[in-house]
Amino acid sequence: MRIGEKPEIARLPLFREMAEKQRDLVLAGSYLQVFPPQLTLFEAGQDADFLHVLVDGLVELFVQGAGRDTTMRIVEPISSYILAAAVTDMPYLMSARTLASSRILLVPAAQLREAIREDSALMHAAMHELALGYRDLVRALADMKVRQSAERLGNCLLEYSNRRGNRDQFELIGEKRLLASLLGMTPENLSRAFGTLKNHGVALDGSQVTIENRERLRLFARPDPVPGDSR
Amino acid sequence: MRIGEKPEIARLPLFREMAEKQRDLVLAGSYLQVFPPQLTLFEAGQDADFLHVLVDGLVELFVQGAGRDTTMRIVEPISSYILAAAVTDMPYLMSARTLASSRILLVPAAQLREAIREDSALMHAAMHELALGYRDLVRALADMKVRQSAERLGNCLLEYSNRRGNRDQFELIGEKRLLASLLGMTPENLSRAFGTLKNHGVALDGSQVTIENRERLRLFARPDPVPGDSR
DNA sequence: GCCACTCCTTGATAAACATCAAGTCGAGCG
DNA sequence: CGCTCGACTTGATGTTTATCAAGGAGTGGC
Repeated sequence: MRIGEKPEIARLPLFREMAEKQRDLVLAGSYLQVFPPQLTLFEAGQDADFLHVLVDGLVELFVQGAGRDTTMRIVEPISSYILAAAVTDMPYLMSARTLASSRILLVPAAQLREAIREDSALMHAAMHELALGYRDLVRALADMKVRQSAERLGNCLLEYSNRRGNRDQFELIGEKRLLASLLGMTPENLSRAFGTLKNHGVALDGSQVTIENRERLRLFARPDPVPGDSR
Repeated sequence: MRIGEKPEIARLPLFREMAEKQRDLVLAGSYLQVFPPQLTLFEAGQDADFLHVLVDGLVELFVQGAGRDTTMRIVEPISSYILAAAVTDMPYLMSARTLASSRILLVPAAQLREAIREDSALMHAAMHELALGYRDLVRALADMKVRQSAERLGNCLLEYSNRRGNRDQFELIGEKRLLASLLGMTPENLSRAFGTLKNHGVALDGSQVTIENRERLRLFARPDPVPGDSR
């Protein structure tokens, strides 16, 4: 891999605390590759040969079940994904595809597992990352079970805003149908959900979202009382 | 804690591989307590002071969001729960209540975290446990998003059967409304879902489920192609 | 044995959501 | 500039699910 990428990758929560020697060893065995948009990186059921680190671009994790696809996560740089499959040496549960031209670091899973055994700080970071991911999923599943679509969208927008320092205006990432799939609804219903949120303090112009009245939105969306991890 | 419990607890995946001395230390600092049925053990938002290990009885993990409750997991003995909150030192995301009179081992979370730092095998086990839990949740979330209620029930029954050595007949644990909440539907719709499954190889008598035609059920429920972890 | 209670089931109705079918808008291209 | 194309929106309709209401079946208490 190019030396220029190393500082950013070394700063990732997953790799930050580990011994530098171990990190260099792991990264030396990894490949930094560029993939075109709309390329399937791997499919559910395949052996998890690599941990992925998205350095640049955009990646979608999805599962194809019961006829249709549903997106499970939108990965933005810089972050790793499919850690759970990599550390357990089990097949991928999700498939992945690039949404934009992407630079991805491929860390051989076997080598990662060995480094985890050797380096206690790395193992601790992996454990922590998995625990945070677990909590995200608990939240997402509960959301899916108890809230209806417009509420889910409202919470999602509040969370997006939160991630960007509570800005009141921001751009949606990717196409709207992607967001619809992430939220477990059809693109048609996403449109309608934005329609209902108009009456609750949210304005939409293209992919530009403006939270005009945060209190009103919170009242409608009833966000989780336990705050998120906001990584 | 009573010495009689130790062998079973020591055999748990989470504690199995760690150094015996460390394990004794951790267990010595833990409390084994008996709780009556229908008692709230903790609520979402509280600090995660303890890792719980259900030794005997039945526990429900649930979240109360947007007016109604939804059960996230039914814990059967012997297994630990809320590991993610305990290792990250973050507030509980879920609440817990006993469904039956239960014996529960309360492991102080601070002590657990210290043991994890000291004992690499324990840390590895915790990481593994979290990764498996993560994968379970990925599956559950995808299930919730792409399948409709009768299909979800079908898959759930196939999984229950799977956990009991692919027996064709088994008892449902707990009340049906609990299962309904776990599957994200109302008790009324669970009844109707069992009704539809009658035409797809499933018979129900009280809480006794019989899979009369597994192939037919699989055809209807379209189970996940990637098999579960079947712990 | 009878009553009260809870759980479960069944049916009728309403709400939420998906699907189908146009139609609008804007980007890219000849 | 006009064309095509795809993404998005909007409306009409159908399916799925929740809600409301009532009735049955089993259990425990008296």
